[in-house]
Amino acid sequence: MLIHNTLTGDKQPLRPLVPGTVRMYVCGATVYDYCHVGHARVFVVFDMVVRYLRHLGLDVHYVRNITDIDDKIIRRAAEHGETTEALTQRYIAAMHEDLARLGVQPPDDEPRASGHIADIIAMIGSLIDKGYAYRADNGDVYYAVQRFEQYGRLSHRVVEDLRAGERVEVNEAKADPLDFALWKAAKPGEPSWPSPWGDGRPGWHIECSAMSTQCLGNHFDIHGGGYDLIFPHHENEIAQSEAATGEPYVNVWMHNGFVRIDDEKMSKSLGNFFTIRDVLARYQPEVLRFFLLASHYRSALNYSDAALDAAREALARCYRALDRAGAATDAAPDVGYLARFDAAMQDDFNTPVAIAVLFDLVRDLNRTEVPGRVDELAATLRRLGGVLGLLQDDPQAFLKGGADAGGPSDADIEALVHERLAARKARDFARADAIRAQLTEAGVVLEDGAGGTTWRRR
RNA sequence: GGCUAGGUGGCAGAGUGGUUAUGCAGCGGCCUGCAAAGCCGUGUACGUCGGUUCGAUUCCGGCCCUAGCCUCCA
Repeated sequence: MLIHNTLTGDKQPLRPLVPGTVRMYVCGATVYDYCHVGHARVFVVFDMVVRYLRHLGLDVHYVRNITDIDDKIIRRAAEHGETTEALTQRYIAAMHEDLARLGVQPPDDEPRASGHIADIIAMIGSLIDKGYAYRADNGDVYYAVQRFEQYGRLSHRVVEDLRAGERVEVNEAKADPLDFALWKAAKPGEPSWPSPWGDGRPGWHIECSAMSTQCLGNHFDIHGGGYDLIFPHHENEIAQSEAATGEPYVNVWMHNGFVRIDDEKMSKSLGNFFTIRDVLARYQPEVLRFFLLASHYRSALNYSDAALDAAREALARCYRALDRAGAATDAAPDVGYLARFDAAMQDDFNTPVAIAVLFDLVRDLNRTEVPGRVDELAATLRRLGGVLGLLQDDPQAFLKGGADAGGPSDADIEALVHERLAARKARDFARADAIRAQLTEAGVVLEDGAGGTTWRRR
């Protein structure tokens, strides 16, 4: 199993610290709004990673945190005139709902920053004791970046270059502009916790160091997140954790590429985002999941209706093949396809190639007439799709499940199909074609097969 | 300006030093009352200029272009 490691810039074999076990931490969302498609990519990508590692027989301990203390949360709660708890509760529930629909399995642990204040305070205390952090005049506690020699290693940055950058904020309290806050002194009306340095709240970076260490230990196997977290978030996590524990922090850093719209990063600040809910109002959840896995996790991905439409068509092709094959059986899978699928996945989770294998399988299945072989290929398709969290739906349910809610009901469609059937029997093709045209107009496709007429939504 | 990715056929998206990616769309054929689906067939694709090589889309160098990070961000 080869994985691309951001730290080294190349693919390397996965060598778990404890053989047979993989400990993995992924930065989840800051919950002050609904999740957008960019968040969906992180969740789906690492869900795929966990599923595949488990498919390999590894025992995965997967931790994905929730950031529920943050400037934006505080500001948003104030705007809404509600407590930060009420706000975060609501968006956490919404996130769980969205992720369940996308087939994202829950992590083994889902720690929240607010539940780990004691761990955070302990880690900050340890950093101060070891001379890596200091309390400033304004009551904040900062990390002294120049004390950590390896700083910049993950993001390929040189401290001097960073310091020369014009965009580093000027903050009188900091000894060095690059220093970052571990603990922020309480401001009136904001949530705060007592600490040896006075009432306050944790900075964002220390939350992840404390939670990951608490859940997985000082040194673990994989840490993931979006590309934009490499600097400063993950760089800071390394500085904090390695300074505090004196041990290496993470072996493999994995970062997924962005979702873009019109070649621009999708983000809250640019305002060019679609929430998961926006998309699921128009497309089936599996279509979004397929779209996200149809390109490699590290590459950029352009979001568009055309791309989602293509994803739906591609998925429909798979389901049609399964539908034709009939009820699922527990036939033994084809070892040739399993091997090709594994070869793709073991090369840094190459899902586009793995999916291409699935399509070769689909063609093979469509061509095959020997019943035993049909069962075998259909079982293989189900099984491999399942590893990616795809193709587990009932084929008819997927094919009849349409994008638009406003179209004719199933009963209306059935009635028209029956009427057309009668017209065809009477060889009144003009009438039959008129009904078909009407349904086509409404987004319903008819297929006259040997076993009768079936329909699906497009 | 510094750093990091990347530029592949109509679109999406893999990959490779010489031989079919795959999907969607298109075209021709089989099938069909006609369609749809399926199957079969079908595309002088690899930003640009040089270099290495018997041979480069694939390796090396220059250039052009795009995106991201350098500030909160998945």
